[in-house]
Amino acid sequence: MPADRAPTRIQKKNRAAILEAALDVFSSHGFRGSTVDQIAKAAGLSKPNLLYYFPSKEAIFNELMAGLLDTWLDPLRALDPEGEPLEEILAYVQRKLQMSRDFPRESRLYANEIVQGAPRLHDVIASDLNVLVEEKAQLLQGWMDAGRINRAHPKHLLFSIWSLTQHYADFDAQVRTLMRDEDPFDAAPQYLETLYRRMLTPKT
Amino acid sequence: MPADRAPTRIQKKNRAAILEAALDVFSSHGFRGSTVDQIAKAAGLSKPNLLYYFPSKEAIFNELMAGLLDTWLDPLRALDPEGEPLEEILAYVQRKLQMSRDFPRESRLYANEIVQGAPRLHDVIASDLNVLVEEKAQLLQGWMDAGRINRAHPKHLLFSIWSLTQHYADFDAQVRTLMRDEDPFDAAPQYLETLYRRMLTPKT
DNA sequence: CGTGAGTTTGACCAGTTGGTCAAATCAAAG
DNA sequence: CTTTGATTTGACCAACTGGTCAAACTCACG
Repeated sequence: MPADRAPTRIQKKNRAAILEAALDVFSSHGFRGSTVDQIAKAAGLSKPNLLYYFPSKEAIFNELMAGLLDTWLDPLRALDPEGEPLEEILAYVQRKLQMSRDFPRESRLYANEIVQGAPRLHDVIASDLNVLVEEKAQLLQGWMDAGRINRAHPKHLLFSIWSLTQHYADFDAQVRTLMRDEDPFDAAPQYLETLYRRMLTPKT
Repeated sequence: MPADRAPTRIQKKNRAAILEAALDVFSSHGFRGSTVDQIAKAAGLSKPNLLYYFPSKEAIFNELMAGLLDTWLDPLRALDPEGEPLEEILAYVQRKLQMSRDFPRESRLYANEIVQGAPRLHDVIASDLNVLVEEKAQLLQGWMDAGRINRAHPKHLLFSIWSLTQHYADFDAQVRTLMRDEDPFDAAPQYLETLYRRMLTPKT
């Protein structure tokens, strides 16, 4: 295993290649469905060589997940209490949709985990994510109380945003099959903007 | 394997137990992540005994899927061209939400498959589901053209209904963790009704 | 009871998988 | 060029997995 020093050029390159390959493999077969050999081959390494950089399959997975979660929550963190409520929410929806378009593998990796009961993620969800959600739910509730957006259960509102946006990444196979030639991401931004605008624009 | 006659009492009982157990195991670990032994144990049988009733792990999975798909599409089939548009859609949403509450394992089994690229489902989606979706999208479009509901991309409208309702089953682990003691299904029906009512009620 | 079909199981097998290890190869600093 | 640590690999292992099979057991029915 690499010593406890500054990573060499080769270490950097190979660890990055492994994580990239692992994202590909894990996101399309799940943890249990993926083999170390698959990942190694996808990274252009032999299996023992891969295990020279990571102590185990699970270690690769964990590092991938840790890196993912931060990026994943950023759009929600960016929801600005000082902004115009409706525009903030619409912008959040679009950021999230953009992530589904640009990082579908990350979305599916996450989905895979949650669908299977989030065995490896329960702690992070119960702590970090929970704090963030409570905070932002408060913010939304405040906006509603002030009459700046229509009333709706704030947590369910957040769930619906996650659900609607990630659907395009997680159920990509289904969505694309049913849309034939049309690219789902052509009409999705417009559709979601309309949906949330109609739902949340306060009745004058 | 059982002869090609009417199933005996024991055959009925054991095949049912196996399918029930398989639903449990497959839906929480995916196909690849599940072992025949797990299913057998959950069904109260030995592995060879289980394989006396089904020729292979894949056969169990396929029978499960075949049975599932019909039930799964029923709510959409029930969307009635003769009904009042908005009420029809809202009823569909509630039926779908009810299914997420009553059959979360079925939903997760389906989700597991789609997230991983729908390798075993692509054909059904491209044929049966596609036909149904085209038909119902037409219906929705007709309602919009007649001004009976607001305009929105009909396919994206369907996707959003699936996404929002199934989310409560598929992401159950996350939703429940973030809702603490409150049952998500308490507020969900109201939330979704409000959402689609505000979105689709035609501007007078 | 006896008998034949239906049911169950322990033992087994071959292929796969995560992971190890010693030996070989490579890279770079002196 | 040499040396030393970093990198790579072929061979290997033990555990697991899907599936087989012959032998044993159970059950319904005459």
